[in-house]
Amino acid sequence: MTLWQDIATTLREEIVRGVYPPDSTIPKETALMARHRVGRETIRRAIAQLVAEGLVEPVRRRGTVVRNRPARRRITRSRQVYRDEIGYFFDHTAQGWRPLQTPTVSRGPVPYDVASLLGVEPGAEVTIRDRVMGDPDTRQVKQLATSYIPVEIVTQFPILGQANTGPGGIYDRLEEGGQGPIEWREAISARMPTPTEARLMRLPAGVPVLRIVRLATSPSGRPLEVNETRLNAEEWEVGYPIAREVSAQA
Amino acid sequence: MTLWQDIATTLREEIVRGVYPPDSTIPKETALMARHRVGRETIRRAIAQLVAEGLVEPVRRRGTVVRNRPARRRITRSRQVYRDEIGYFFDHTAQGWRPLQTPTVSRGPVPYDVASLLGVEPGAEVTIRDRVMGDPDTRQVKQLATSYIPVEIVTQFPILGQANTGPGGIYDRLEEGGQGPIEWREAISARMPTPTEARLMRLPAGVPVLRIVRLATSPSGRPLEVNETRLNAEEWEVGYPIAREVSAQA
DNA sequence: CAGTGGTCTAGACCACAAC
DNA sequence: TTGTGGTCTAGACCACTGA
Repeated sequence: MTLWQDIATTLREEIVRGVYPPDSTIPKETALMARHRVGRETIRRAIAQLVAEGLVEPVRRRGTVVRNRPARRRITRSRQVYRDEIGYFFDHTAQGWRPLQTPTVSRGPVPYDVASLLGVEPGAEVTIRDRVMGDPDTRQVKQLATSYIPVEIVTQFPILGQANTGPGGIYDRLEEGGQGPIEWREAISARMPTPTEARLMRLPAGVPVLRIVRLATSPSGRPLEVNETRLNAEEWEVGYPIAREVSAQA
Repeated sequence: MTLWQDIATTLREEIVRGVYPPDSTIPKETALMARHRVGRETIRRAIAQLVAEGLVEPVRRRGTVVRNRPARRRITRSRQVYRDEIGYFFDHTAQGWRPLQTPTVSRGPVPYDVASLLGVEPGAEVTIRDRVMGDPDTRQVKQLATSYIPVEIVTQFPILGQANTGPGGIYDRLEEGGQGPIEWREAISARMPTPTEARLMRLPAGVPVLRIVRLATSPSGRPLEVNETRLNAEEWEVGYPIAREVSAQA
């Protein structure tokens, strides 16, 4: 263990023991330098570790504050798709959210792990639709949603390349064009945010994003779109019920 | 933007553009110092940022390597509970995993966000059961599972405080004791790992853990146990099907 | 065993926000 | 106004590991 790791461990234990409760500050850098008899950068490296863990947050002029993690709110993926006058919603909570900006449409390389879902080569050009969703009153950003659509699909349905795809969005356009009824599959994972995501969603350091990846296919299995939705992982959780149905062997 | 942020942005763009492909190295520190005409610590801070994002990984004697993110493997929470001779399993994949160590049982304060699920005061003493699950052949750790059980439950069912709870585990003991049929509710979120979790699961820096929190209740709604399972979020995703059932209004 | 990244120091100046 | 954390430098030595 190096010096800064020892100091980080000491501070971490004191935080979880409640020596420094949430919303209080840990000792300031000069005090920690004196206590541990080390240079300033050593202290700063220890604190940087705690910041990366999401435990503390430096606030200028106040000190390094112990973060108060709020209880998560639940998003229930109900395995039921809702459609209202705006479009499709995959859970109730998000139904209150609206685009805070006009969706941007661009072309670019498909991310590595989306390529296999879409059935295209890694790095291939696809159409990328970016949406910023949030509370229409407070204008607080709640989730970022990005759609990746193969070029052949956009060639066949040019409106998918437009910012405004009309009522019901791309899914209604695809179904009107004979690709319905669309089937969806979702998976949840997580990763660290890009700096852009962190800025838009006001994510503190050390907070990952929950990542809901949804593949839309035609009944014949043709991949139509991959949607990647990102949420503040400290603020949200995705819930679902478990049916009791014990079997003797899987 | 500060110097180190500019440098981090430049390097990040070069990485995603493919200038430095996965498994290759970015220029070494001395080269970056010369290129950007800054001191070494400035370069190191920029690289530390990319490490925290999970983009690169420093390897001594070789350089700073661009990480190759493997495709995630899917865990399907099938909404169906399986029980075999070992115990209960909530998905197929985990059914092949076994405890790599004897479970440890201790007493300690309940974590903040488990307290409300368990219906106890934040910081109250609970029984904590820790399990390390993994591949029995390679002995690679795949998931960590921690159970939190209120003291009254353990007083009523003392075997829940033992390391070995017998075939079927705590759920069978609770059901034998008249608390069944047990009902479960799950939710998925994510957070940064603790250093202990990172060490056990060999998590590189900048990789969060997927967190599956499961509440077990008796039919009367009495909270019996909260289980927190952690998985490498870069390696795993949790999947489920979506039933097509469009309703006019939610 | 040489070269890479890792740790640590002392010192300087900056920038922000609470008072 | 001022004290806090933020940035940056120059320099020294260490430790691991792959060529």
